[in-house]
Amino acid sequence: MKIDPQKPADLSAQIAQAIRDAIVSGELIVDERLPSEAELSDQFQVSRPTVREALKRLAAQSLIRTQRGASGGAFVNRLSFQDAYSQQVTTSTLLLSMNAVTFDTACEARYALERACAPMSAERRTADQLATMRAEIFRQSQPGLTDEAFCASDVAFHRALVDGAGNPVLSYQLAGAVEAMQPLMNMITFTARSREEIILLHEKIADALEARDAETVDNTLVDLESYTRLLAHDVAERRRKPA
Amino acid sequence: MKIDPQKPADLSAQIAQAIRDAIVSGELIVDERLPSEAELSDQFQVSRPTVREALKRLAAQSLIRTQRGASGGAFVNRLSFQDAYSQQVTTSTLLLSMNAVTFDTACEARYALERACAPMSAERRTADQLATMRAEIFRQSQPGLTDEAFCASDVAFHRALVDGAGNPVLSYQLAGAVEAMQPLMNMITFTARSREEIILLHEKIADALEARDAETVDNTLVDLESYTRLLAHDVAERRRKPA
DNA sequence: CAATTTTTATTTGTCTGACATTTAAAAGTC
DNA sequence: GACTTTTAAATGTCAGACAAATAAAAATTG
Repeated sequence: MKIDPQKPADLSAQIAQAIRDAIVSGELIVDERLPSEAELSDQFQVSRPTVREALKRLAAQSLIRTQRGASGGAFVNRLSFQDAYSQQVTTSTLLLSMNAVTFDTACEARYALERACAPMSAERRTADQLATMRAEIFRQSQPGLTDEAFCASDVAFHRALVDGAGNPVLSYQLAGAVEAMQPLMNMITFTARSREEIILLHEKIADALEARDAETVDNTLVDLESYTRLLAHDVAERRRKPA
Repeated sequence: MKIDPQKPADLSAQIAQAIRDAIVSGELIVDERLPSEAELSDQFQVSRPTVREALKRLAAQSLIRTQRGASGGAFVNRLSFQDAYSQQVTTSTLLLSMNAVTFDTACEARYALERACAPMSAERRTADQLATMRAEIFRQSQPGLTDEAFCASDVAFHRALVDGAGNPVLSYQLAGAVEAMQPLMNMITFTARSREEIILLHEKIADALEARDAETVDNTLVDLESYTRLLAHDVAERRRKPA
């Protein structure tokens, strides 16, 4: 692990990259202890604050964790699905909000990915996951629910659908796509009528999953996508000419 | 933006979280300048090194960028697809390598996602993207190609397929899934015979995309998935009893 | 007056040295 | 031997300083 003090980049960024490379390449393995901050500053010939800035960069990516006290230090962290998942949600959310991604583009991506799960979910969904979906559908039918709560329940419903595929990699990848949509979905104001329609489609999906009928799940997801986009277009229309 | 000095968490982590929340919530907008490090240490009642550690955490997530000099400082960064993409690749790669995800699980996820793109790609692929695929197929047929180079070309081929859908959100989401598989794919040793087989399937996919025949693309992807898994199982088999 | 150069002020990047806090292991005590 | 105390090592935090970059202001010059 070496750095080039002549490079224009910050020393702390270079050091972070060097350690990151060592972790990704497997040179440093999970739970292995890094040298202490004092030793690292010796190795890289920089001061301790600079080393610390580098370590904080890595900690922000959940690549290392630190412990205080004797026999403490920085340890290579096992990246959990949970950690990766929350990072992905943050990144995806910002990406959509900062880059003016249209509702249609995000919606298309989301449902395309979700439909990819549908056949596996129909085959493998557990009774537990089905129960979660039913519970969320029930929640969605409660009167007096705010639009935000309705959206949150919608996300939970779809998350259960995705988890039904029983593939953690799929669940992780799709978490970002589904959750990142929530801020965009929140722009929609759901009328009682449109909530009813969505709940009907959700019930149809749950029924089809129960019957392990992949084709109906897929078709209903297509319907749900069309309906969601229709609602969004109505909102956009009303914004343009607020009669 | 407030922090609680009594909390067990590091001050720099708390400060980073406070600023991160302000960015995600839209309180701080793109290209807006944060207060200087000196001002921030005043506001949060901590020292400058602590503020700096917080800022480096945010920089590691591409949430801010910094500039030196007068009228320099830390600015809210517009998260580009490129930034998000490379972060996702790093995260996904580590996630797979550190959590002993089986080849089958990763492979299933990858092809499920890719098949989600297939119909759109058949409809929208540009001549340019088709040319990229043909070029990669040609590269794959070159004799003397290392297994690593063959895999890299394979990734490029599939990336073009995904980009063909013309949905940047999909491309971003799938980048991680496809690229993160590469280290796992690299464990496979491709015989001349198996390369031939894969190239044939790639050609079939390219032909079908050219003819805008979504169904054949989908079917061929299924075949490619089966064949890839077959190869992986053979490798695993040979590892178990190295005759 | 206009163009160029110099100065200045601001801000991040880095260093030094110190002290506080946490923690595990070693030493001491009953 | 079990418990308590001490000690050492490590991270967390602070204060103050200087270096380097950079843009704006001031001075200079043709």
